[in-house]
Amino acid sequence: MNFSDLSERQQRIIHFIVEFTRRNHYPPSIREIGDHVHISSTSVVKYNLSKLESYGFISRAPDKSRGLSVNFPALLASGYPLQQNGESLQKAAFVEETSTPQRAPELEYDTADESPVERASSRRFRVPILGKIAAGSPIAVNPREAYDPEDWIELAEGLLNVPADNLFALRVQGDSMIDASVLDGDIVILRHQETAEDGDMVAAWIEGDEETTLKFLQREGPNVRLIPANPNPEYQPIVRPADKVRINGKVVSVIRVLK
Amino acid sequence: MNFSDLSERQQRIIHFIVEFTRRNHYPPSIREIGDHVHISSTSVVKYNLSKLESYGFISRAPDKSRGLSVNFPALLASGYPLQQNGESLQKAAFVEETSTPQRAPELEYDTADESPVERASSRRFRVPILGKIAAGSPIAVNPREAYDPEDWIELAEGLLNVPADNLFALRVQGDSMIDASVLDGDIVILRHQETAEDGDMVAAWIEGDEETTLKFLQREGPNVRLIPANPNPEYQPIVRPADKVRINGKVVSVIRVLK
DNA sequence: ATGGTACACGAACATCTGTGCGATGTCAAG
DNA sequence: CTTGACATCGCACAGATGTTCGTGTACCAT
Repeated sequence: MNFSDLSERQQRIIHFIVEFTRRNHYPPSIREIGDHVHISSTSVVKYNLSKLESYGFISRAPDKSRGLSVNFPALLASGYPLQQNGESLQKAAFVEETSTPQRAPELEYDTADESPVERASSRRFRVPILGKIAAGSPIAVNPREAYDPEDWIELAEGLLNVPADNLFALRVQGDSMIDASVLDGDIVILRHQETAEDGDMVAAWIEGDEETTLKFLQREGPNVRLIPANPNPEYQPIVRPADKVRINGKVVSVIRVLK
Repeated sequence: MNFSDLSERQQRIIHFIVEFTRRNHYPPSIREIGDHVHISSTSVVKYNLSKLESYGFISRAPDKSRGLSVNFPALLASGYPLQQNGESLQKAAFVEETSTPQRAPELEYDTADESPVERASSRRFRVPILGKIAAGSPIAVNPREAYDPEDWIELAEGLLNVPADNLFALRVQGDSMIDASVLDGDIVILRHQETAEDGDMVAAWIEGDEETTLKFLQREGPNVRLIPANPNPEYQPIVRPADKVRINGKVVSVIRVLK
């Protein structure tokens, strides 16, 4: 399920949940969602939330007020425009440590004019670890794993070779990139971008697949070739038409953990 | 106000809120707090929450269900033992939970999450980057001393496979460990220790040399062999009597930065 | 036309949840 | 001993919230 395939309302709902939670540090209620997405009936909100849950984009705790959370890994894999919220995400994490979390009195929020964005040029930034990524033959990754704000890595911008914006991290599962020193259990830091250059290690989603994998990118005319880094014949390059592959981000750093 | 000055109950309340939120991604209700902190009256919970709010440890959204959030900056500044918030008290909460014949298989406090897997601990620590290795001056391995606060990496302990004590980091210069995927410019995180096991990648100082280098360690009777990971004949293993070699630390993590 | 499916509404309903308030226990100061 | 601040309790109650259910609309294949 692509994020862009969701109905306008559902996209707005997710966006609202993300923003609301970021601002208030607790999730919105069904009626609050309805108000801001212009749905008069709570049952319609519930209807759409159920849909979103069935897609794996959110998780719900039945009968609990505000008992819902966003599943960022699944969202990312579906093409959720993180750049719109990436700023907020990191900013939120940063603010949490830096200033008092203030409650937005009444979140009067208009989808159109959001995130005025100011590149807080702080030298340090946080990279949220949003979930896992398969790096091999389809490993069953629990798509329901929810975003856990407790897991992040904090670095100084100078450590990386790219601007410290739109960064996120994923835990690697599988051995497909073993020759590139990306082992099972490692953490890769990615910069969210829709495009990448040949040779870049990217998180890519292939239409029809249920998950995103880590591969090297190489273009071949109208196609893209996703190349694993493992000599084992079990791992073969995947060639697909460019429009069937979605780049979720480029790996900018690998954190390898020795035993 | 010091965290330790809070009453037992208030400390437990905060612990619970932190843990609950981390697990469920939404804050607990007053009654849920009461249940897990052994307060039968909702008003008492409210009373204590008000206290905590007046101290600035939490924020509340009046009249909103689960409308509360933890103020981490204030907590940390007050000496909140973040490192153990995932352990002791949490465990206590579980004991209560399991021994108290609760009702249906609700999503409750997610006892199912008992699986110690990736939820090991969220304890965070800072790793100072003390200098460079394999190129320059001997390293002053003393993480306790002053270091440039701009240069450090912050991680969650769960990310590593070793206790997060006595850690420090060095920038790598040179290619002596290229086959081990430690490239020029990478950052290695080491755990300060005088000994290591065969096969460990260590920072070693050889008597007579002016610098410390990165090598694989292997014992050979009374000698130790320091093996570089580079096929170039320029790099040769170094064999010395054990008492002429000093281990400065063992590499526990490698952070590779891609271009 | 007929029937099925997806989406939407709104009202009724059942809980969940926060708040208010009086009563009680504790403890140190007066 | 009395007093009063502080911490607890229990409980009633209103408001906040999620869920259910009957109904309506549009679209599409039969």
